[in-house]
Amino acid sequence: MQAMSLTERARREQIVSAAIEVLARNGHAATTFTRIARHAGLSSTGVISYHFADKQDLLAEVLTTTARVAGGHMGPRIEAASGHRGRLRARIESNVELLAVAPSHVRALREVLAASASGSAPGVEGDPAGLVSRVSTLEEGLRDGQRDGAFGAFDPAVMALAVTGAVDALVAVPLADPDEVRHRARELADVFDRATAPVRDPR
Amino acid sequence: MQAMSLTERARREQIVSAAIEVLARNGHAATTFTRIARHAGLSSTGVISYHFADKQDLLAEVLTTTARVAGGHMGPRIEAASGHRGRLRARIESNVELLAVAPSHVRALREVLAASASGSAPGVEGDPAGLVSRVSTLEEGLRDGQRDGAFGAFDPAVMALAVTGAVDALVAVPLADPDEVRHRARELADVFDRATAPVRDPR
Amino acid sequence: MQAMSLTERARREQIVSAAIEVLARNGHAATTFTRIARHAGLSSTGVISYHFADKQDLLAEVLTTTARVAGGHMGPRIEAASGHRGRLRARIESNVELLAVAPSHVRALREVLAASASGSAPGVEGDPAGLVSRVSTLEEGLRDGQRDGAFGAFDPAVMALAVTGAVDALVAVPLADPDEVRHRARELADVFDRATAPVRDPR
Amino acid sequence: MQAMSLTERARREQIVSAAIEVLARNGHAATTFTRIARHAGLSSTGVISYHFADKQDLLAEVLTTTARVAGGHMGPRIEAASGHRGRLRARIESNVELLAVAPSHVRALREVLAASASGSAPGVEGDPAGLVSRVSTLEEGLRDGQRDGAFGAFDPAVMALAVTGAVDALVAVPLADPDEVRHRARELADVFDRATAPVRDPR
DNA sequence: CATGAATGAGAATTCATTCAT
DNA sequence: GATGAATGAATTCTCATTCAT
Repeated sequence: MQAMSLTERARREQIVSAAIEVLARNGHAATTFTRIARHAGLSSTGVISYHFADKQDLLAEVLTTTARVAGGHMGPRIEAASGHRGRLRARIESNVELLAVAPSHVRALREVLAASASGSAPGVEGDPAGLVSRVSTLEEGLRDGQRDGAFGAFDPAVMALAVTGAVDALVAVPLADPDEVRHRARELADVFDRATAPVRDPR
Repeated sequence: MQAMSLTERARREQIVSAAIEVLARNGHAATTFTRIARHAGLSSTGVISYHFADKQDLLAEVLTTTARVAGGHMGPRIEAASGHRGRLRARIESNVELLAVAPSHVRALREVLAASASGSAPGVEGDPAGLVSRVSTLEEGLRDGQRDGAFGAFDPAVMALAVTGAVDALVAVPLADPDEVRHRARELADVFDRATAPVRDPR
Repeated sequence: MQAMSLTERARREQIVSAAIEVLARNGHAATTFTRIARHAGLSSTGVISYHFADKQDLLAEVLTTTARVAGGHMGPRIEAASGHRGRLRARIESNVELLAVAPSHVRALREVLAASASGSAPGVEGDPAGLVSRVSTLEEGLRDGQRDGAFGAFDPAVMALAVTGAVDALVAVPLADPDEVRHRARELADVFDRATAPVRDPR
Repeated sequence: MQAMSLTERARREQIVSAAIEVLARNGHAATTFTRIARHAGLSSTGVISYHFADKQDLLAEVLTTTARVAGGHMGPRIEAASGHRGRLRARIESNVELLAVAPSHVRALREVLAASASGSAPGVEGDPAGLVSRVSTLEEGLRDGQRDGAFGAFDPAVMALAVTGAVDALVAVPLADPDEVRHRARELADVFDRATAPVRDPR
């Protein structure tokens, strides 16, 4: 594999950045090369095609980038948490709070994944950022917690989907006020804290 | 206003039916008149334009139809349930179980609403089926339940979004086995039953 | 040739009437069967096609009708006038005044003739109403007047075109006030009265 | 705003040129992208859409171009003339003579303006070439001339419409022979010279 | 006689992609 | 390396006309 030149890398980042912006504002279906180029201040769509093999290729990099940003925020928060319950709470809270930190990234990510799932976009092959599989990662974590007695009895597959879906739903609503975002993050974490609690009546 | 002839109504239903099928299989962005016509066994897209003023018009009828089907399944189930908790459970279970009863309708509905929300598709004006507002309906129900002491303390707006998002996430995964669908429906209802439970009586 | 039934004739008139209205309001290019049908309160365009062989056929009848109306107004006025100059004045004045009497007919006529001349509409074959030839009729009248010494020296072909064009230009401007219409009619007649006057300095 | 490249400008001119040709020959309603492309020797209508935002955009440039050509011919002629009467004559003659100089431009201009006026075509917004307003310009000139005693008494609004309409009518008739065109130009100027003459001195 | 339903050609426009320079 | 110019397939929609009933 050939290393990428500096200018090459800069251009790609510029384009990816514009694509994220457009995805967040206009949605996947309205994210065209023309609009991305205009947003990036480029004069033609040819530039994009020159730097990316495909639209799919561009979207894949959008996915990688947004995932990296998300990971940079969520990862440390999760690792700093202690215990299975703490980690679940940290995951949910930090995910929702992303909406205040990097709203465009969150919405762009949502758009790409949603389109990819719907099949309308050929989507992104091979789950390049490991993000499509965030459900299964979560599921595994829940299963581990159950084994250790930190969680009660429930179907981890269902719970993982529920958590993911609930986060996505909250994140889909644009919110300006960071305080409100933090409040919702905590609330949602509470919801699943109760839902995953071990049996409460040990009598 | 003129009543609709029998053949007219039949053709419209045939087209809406095909549109639902295509939406479910290929997603909103890939749902073109050409594909719908081919699926319905029509020779040209002109037939569709003859019966529907607009693509939006067609999608609106898709929404009405899928909403009617969903309502026909969920409505009686919810009404038959007793108590706030029972009704919440009934709503969640019957919604998820729709996946076994009318999978295409559920996915088509999801696609249209998602596209409409993303703003990419002008979608459907005015929430014709009252479905876009299912979140607020749910929120109201939760608030009522809290007032009556059936539910614990939580932000009803957040909970409504969580429930809706979780259901959508489960429904997005295609499932063949009806037993598995029923299992998941019950599981998800359990999740939110625990999450909304009134404060545990520490007796 | 087969005589036309009463209802047949009534239907045709109804359709022609609607066509005139639409032509006057929306212009030739926007005059479609659909719009005509809607305006006439008909449920389908098929009715129009049933009664008229062609769009051309319909427009030809529009031409005949509007020409009949115009003739009914202008004919008597011209015949009542005396002398070549009087007849020219009567022709111009009565033509412009039509705008106050039957504005839709005048504008419809203009639209059809303009489109027909432009070649965009296959137009009307054979000058069915003798109206396309109004220029040559006028030209002949001018030539006669010159022979009798009523008019001065000018190229009658040019003058005929000038009169026709000038009238059309005045008639193209919608005017509500009948007094203003009458004023303009007289003014325009004056214009061509002076322009066609015999040499004025007989010294 | 970005300057236009050489090839860009050339292509646009080629397309505008073809559009003018088609407008002149087939009229506004029959002026489609397909026909223009075929006439310009282009393989697809996409080229046109690439260079012009809109059909309206293309027609606006047609207007600008034809207006420039017309202005280039008429402007110097009018400025070179002396006195109000001289200028009116120069305006009429040079306008009619355009038919010999640039027949396609004249007819194309007529078509676009006619369609725009009829309202059928959205036509061109804002009178970009100042041409729609040629009537009011003329009217003003006439009014000035009356004030200076160069013209007799008449309604300048009516006269301006008459002149414009008469010129248009002459110009609508295709004429091959340049001598005949010149003759008609002079004749029409004579017509309005007499029509606008100050009251005859009855000495 | 009449009509509602269909047809199919053709319209403008958009889009991702390619390619000569 | 990079870009502006083109391409051509695809999309929604409109229209005059036809035809079975």
